[in-house]
Amino acid sequence: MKNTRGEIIRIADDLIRTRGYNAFSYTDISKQLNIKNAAVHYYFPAKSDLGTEVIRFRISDFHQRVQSWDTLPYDQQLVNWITYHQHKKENKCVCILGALAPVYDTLQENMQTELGRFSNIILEWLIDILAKGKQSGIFNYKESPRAKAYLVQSSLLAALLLNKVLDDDVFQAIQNSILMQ
Amino acid sequence: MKNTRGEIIRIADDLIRTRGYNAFSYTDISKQLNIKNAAVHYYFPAKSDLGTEVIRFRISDFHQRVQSWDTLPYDQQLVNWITYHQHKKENKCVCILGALAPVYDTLQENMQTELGRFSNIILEWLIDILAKGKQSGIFNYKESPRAKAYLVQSSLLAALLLNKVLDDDVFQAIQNSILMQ
DNA sequence: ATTTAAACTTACTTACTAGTAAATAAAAAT
DNA sequence: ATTTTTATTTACTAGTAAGTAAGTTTAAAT
Repeated sequence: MKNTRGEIIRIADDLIRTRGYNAFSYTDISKQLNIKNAAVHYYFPAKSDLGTEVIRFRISDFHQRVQSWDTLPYDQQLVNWITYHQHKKENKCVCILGALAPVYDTLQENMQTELGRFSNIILEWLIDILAKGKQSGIFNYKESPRAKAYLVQSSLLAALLLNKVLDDDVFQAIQNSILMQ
Repeated sequence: MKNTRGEIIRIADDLIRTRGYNAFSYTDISKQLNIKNAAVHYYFPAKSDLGTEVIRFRISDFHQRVQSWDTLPYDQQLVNWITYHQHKKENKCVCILGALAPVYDTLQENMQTELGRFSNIILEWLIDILAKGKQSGIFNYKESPRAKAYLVQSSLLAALLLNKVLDDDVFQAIQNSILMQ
């Protein structure tokens, strides 16, 4: 019992995050699955349908992930979020937001909308744990929770990007800065 | 007396930063200049030749820019660097590093090399003014100058990316965080 | 004035891309 | 067993991409 649809999404997700949305084709996917490119169109008629579904996959993966952390202390949840990005760093791949944001203007409206949704979902979650953690005294940053959330997410996103270009361990340094206070 | 070569670089730079490297073609450029696409190939036989030249253009622009600041106090130089990114934000475009890093693996070796060079040039400059500014007591951040430089550059780069996706003013919040301490 | 070089255009080629229509195979439902 | 639905292939189309070879115009040098 195979799950071609799921596999297509998984491969597309990987291609988008390693090579970018405008640098992969349906043939790249079909070759990996030993099917014909028309079979990919059967599941996702247009490339933007596939792109949209990849983002939705990332959204539901995110929900599942943070839900499994919701009994942990706020600082541990933040550490987990950082560690999750570190795994990506080790594979030299970026998050879907870092991959798609630069080509935002070339994306179909449905993909743009879904990407905006995803960014908001991540940031609202971050703001929430940063605010609660500050109230409970675990965090003692100076900015507003929202500003801190922007800083954290920006740093993580860009650390993965710089990691591709530079030899240095940008990620380690940024991780320390985020957690320092 | 026209400067077709220079115009091509200028337009390519703009297209890369607004739409991405893999989403523009020589025809996009030739149309804007009312010439044929083969004329663009005359100056830059391969797309990667043009890409490389765009990065070199950005490197020399950077050198010129920071050189014109080098008598200013270190904190003012940092503010100028932030303000320079803010102009990009207003045009909803990203820096060349933010545009190319996600598709790094799809780039020709000459572009990869030049992009690595540019990243190092920026970071070395940032590390320098952050270190000197700390010594002279203008800055009082806790991390190493290198770690702080990574944080600053990451934040600026990603703020421009998030600015495309979100309606909120990510840039303003991040700017405050960077300068806060 | 004529040669030479630079800056193009014309006219292609090859390769790939997204996407579709129609036929076929496999699986599930009746 | 046969119909129906799902999954897939075959065989395309139309469009665009990068890149090239050969010719033409324009400008500069001699």
